[in-house]
Amino acid sequence: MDSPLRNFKAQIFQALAHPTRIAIVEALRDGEVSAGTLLAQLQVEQANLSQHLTVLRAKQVVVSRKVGNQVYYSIRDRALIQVLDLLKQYFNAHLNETVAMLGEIDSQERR
Amino acid sequence: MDSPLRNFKAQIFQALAHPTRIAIVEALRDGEVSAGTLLAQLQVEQANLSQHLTVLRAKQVVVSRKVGNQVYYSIRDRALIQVLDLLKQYFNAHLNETVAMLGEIDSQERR
DNA sequence: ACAGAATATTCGATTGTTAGAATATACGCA
DNA sequence: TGCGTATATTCTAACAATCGAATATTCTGT
Repeated sequence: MDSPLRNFKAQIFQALAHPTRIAIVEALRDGEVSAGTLLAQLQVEQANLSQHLTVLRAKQVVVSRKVGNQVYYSIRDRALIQVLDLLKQYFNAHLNETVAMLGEIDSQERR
Repeated sequence: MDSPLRNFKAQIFQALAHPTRIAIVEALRDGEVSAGTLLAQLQVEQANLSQHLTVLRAKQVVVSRKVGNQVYYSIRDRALIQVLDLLKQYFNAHLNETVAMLGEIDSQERR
């Protein structure tokens, strides 16, 4: 009842289940980018970025390559980009209800 | 720096970030299924299944329809099935390393 | 109106995730 | 060797997710 494939999928989804990590993957869409460049682009603390990168590395969503002082990250498999693109279509297709849903979640957070 | 689309994607990923919920979505692949049937198929407590269904409903991954005493669930948009299929290919493409990764995670859990 | 079936909700304990501050490591250059 | 830069790790506090037990709700049949 507990399939390796299902666990694997859950791991990948969990890896992507944070806006910052999605932003990272999107930033890597067109090829490898150094941690420093990511830091400049995303609005997060250095330690926090590094922690998110650790998650993505652990789940093998990204791959890293060290060049001297810097570490370059890239996406391991473009399939994940396709996944993000699919969700973008999904988002657009259900724009009305989706915005309502995000609003709900947001207003609940504020309580 | 914090885009609604990114938040939306993160929400969807989070909704799918659990093996039981993936099993649910997979069980719904070919059309709607009642909660009771899901309960019979998946090896989980009734309350727990219901909780997972609540998560999937909240994130609008599934949609429910009440018929008398029973509640029928179905997937809101087949795009999510495509996502699961993509990940299956991904899994197969990287089978060796992936199994190693799941093993790692598993053995860490046992400590 | 009542009993039983199907499903959902609430509660409390446990575990996992997140952010930021502080610290550590690794590398390149003088 | 020692300094500065780039990145990672550890720690802690706050918060979110999970599970199972118990309870509640909603419906159907009598």
